[in-house]
Amino acid sequence: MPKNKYELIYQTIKDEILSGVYSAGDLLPSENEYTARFGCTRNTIRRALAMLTQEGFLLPRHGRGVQVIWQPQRSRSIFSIGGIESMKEAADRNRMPMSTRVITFEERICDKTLSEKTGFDEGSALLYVERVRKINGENVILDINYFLKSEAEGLTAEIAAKSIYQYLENERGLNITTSLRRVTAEKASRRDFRYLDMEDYDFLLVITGQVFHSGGIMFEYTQSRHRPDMVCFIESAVRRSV
Amino acid sequence: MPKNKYELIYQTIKDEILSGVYSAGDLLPSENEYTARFGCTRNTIRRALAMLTQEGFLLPRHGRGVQVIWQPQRSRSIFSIGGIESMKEAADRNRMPMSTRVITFEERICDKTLSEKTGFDEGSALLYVERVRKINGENVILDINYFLKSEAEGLTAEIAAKSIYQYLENERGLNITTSLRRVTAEKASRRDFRYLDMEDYDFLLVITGQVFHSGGIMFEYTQSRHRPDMVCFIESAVRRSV
DNA sequence: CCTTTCTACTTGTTTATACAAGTTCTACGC
DNA sequence: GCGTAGAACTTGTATAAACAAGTAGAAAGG
Repeated sequence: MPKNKYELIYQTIKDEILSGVYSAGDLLPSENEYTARFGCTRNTIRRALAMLTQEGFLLPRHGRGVQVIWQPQRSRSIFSIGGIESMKEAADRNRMPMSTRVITFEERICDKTLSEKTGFDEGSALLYVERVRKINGENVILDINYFLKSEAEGLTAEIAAKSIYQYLENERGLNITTSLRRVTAEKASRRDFRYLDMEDYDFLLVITGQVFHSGGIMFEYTQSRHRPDMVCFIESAVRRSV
Repeated sequence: MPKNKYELIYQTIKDEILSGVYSAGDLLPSENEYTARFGCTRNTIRRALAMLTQEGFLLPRHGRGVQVIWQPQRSRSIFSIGGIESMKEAADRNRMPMSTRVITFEERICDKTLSEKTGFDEGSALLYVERVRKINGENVILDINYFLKSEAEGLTAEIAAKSIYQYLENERGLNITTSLRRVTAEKASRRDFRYLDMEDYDFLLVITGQVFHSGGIMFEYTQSRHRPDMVCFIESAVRRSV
């Protein structure tokens, strides 16, 4: 339940777009009409619309109105990733049955190499977790996570098999805020072949990220290795005057 | 030259971060200090800070201050793509010598298959352009573009060899606004092998996008096929309460 | 010495208002 | 009929102000 007005408005309009109330090319009601409908000021409406614009749903046009540019996807891929979303949340959203198998769960101390790769300080105690995600009976995602042990205390292999984020947020009260992500394509390693059903692919789409919580420290380094037909990464960009 | 206050403030603070005035973990001056410095209200400051937060430079912490989380990159890749940036702009920014070779420049009529792939209306007259980008003496990027002919009138192969965006924006006055992008990994096609120096790679990182101008219509469908070691796609995400 | 309370900070949300600037269409004058 | 001026919309930028809520440190009390 959103506790802020702008989030409520954002969700309401987003739902209307997704449910097909408007189709691509249509103009949304004007900001003034929305202020009447939601009983708030233009500022709050504009904040909600700005979020939807940022996500690629809308194209505001000075003097004219706000146009919907979202079209239902014709993508071949099942997942589309945007924002910070755990695998489980994405699966739920797409109504895909997903199961998780934990293949490694151990403690590691961050050495120099690992520090350069992950950004954790040398000597930090880390939790190393490897998980395989099975979707529709196929092993298609290999998730590799390093958690800062001090922040993820109490995490067990059993929890990792369900949803780590749910545990961290609900049980431990951690507030996950910001994530920096890098998307690359990589050759499949022996480990990928061993644990994933690679069919005739020999490469992966890899999403690497550093996750910060509201405490301001980086507490997770994560790598999600996807069989290329099962993921696509969608984002929208707004061009800024150069 | 930014004509808006918030853009000026955004640029100023961004430059300060990039030039190392603050390092990762530092707190920025408070919003109130900035209002004094820039002579504007908190709203305007907050707008600039929000943009930097969205781009992954900052982590604001309620009650404490705004923390810089940006660290100079340790990425192995040369390009990092974020926002809408033409290949030429990215190359300039990274001070990489780049040359472009146009291998196809022709008119095409959008048929049903192409319409489903690109999102253009069936029957539209399109300009089809294929270009190879050579960086440091290696052919590493294959760019495939479809432009709506009516919007890109006057485009020639000579212009395509330089910078199409520069032509569209400066000469024709088109205002490029929003882009929806999809990042995938794909097996290299015969065409990729023919035109690119693939070394021992047999797959590519593919960035597919639809670009809108301020006229509100989609005028470009673009596909950038990158040899995987030459690109990485960086973005930041802000988690929204579920 | 330790704990609690209060105060002075910080960022987060929302209202209200004014004007700038782009678009569309109507009404007027010729 | 045609073009121009203008009114009535739209979104974009900026100011001002109030209050909520989280944080840190100083002061007060035991």
